Amino acid sequence: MPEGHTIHRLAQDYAERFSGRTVRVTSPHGKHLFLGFRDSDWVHIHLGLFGKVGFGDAPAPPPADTVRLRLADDTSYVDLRGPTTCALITDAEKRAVHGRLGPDPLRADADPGTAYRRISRSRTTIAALLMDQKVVAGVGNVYRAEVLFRHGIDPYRAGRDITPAEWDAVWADLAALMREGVRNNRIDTVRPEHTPEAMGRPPRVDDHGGEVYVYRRANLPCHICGGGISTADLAARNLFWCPACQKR
DNA sequence: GCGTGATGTTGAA
DNA sequence: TCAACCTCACGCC
Repeated sequence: MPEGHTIHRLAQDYAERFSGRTVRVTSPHGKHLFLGFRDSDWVHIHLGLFGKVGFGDAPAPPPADTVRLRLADDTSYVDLRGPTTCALITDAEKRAVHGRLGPDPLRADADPGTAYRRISRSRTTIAALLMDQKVVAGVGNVYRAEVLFRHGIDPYRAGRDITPAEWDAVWADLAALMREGVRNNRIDTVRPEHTPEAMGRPPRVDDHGGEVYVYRRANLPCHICGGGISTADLAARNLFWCPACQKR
């Protein structure tokens, strides 16, 4: 569920129900959500791998025992379950969180050059760098796999072998894909000409919710070249790529 | 009912 | 590099 687009979408959904009422919602950055109370107190939420947010209309049912935080007013409620972080923090603590995050493709003030300066100096793989929130904030396992496929980049290529032109294209693509993710509340990365309908293929079976090229498609035929999609463990996460389409 | 895995991060070894 | 943490849906008995 939660990559950066989910958090930006949640910020919109919280605001729609509660802004100007009981709570205000601002400033998602990457995968961190901050609920603001009178400009100086914040509830810092990070969903981690399992966290979920569920909205509902009043009257709210009695909270199940796994609900960690409920906000409610006379028309709406929202329940938080399974977060990695749910803490009341100060403005200074909030600034510290922003300070340790890289630029977020979903924020208008983000500078992709900040990320490229790190990437271009690193011997680490581009796959690992894209998942490092200090380098880029908001990208997770799905967008990582998909954006590398869309740009024909082998996930094991070192950061310092990524050209400025490649990074500009990857960044612009992330911004566009994630913006669409916020709008639709799901991850779709397949270009119109490669959709199942366009290709005369059977529709997607995977249950993660979107139309993708490689994520969780191990051993299935590549939508473009027909070769088998590969999978491997990289830093304890599942990596997916097409060895024929993605070059070093 | 039980085992498994998942779109994430931290901190110890 | 690895365990720990948090939840829940799914497959298989």
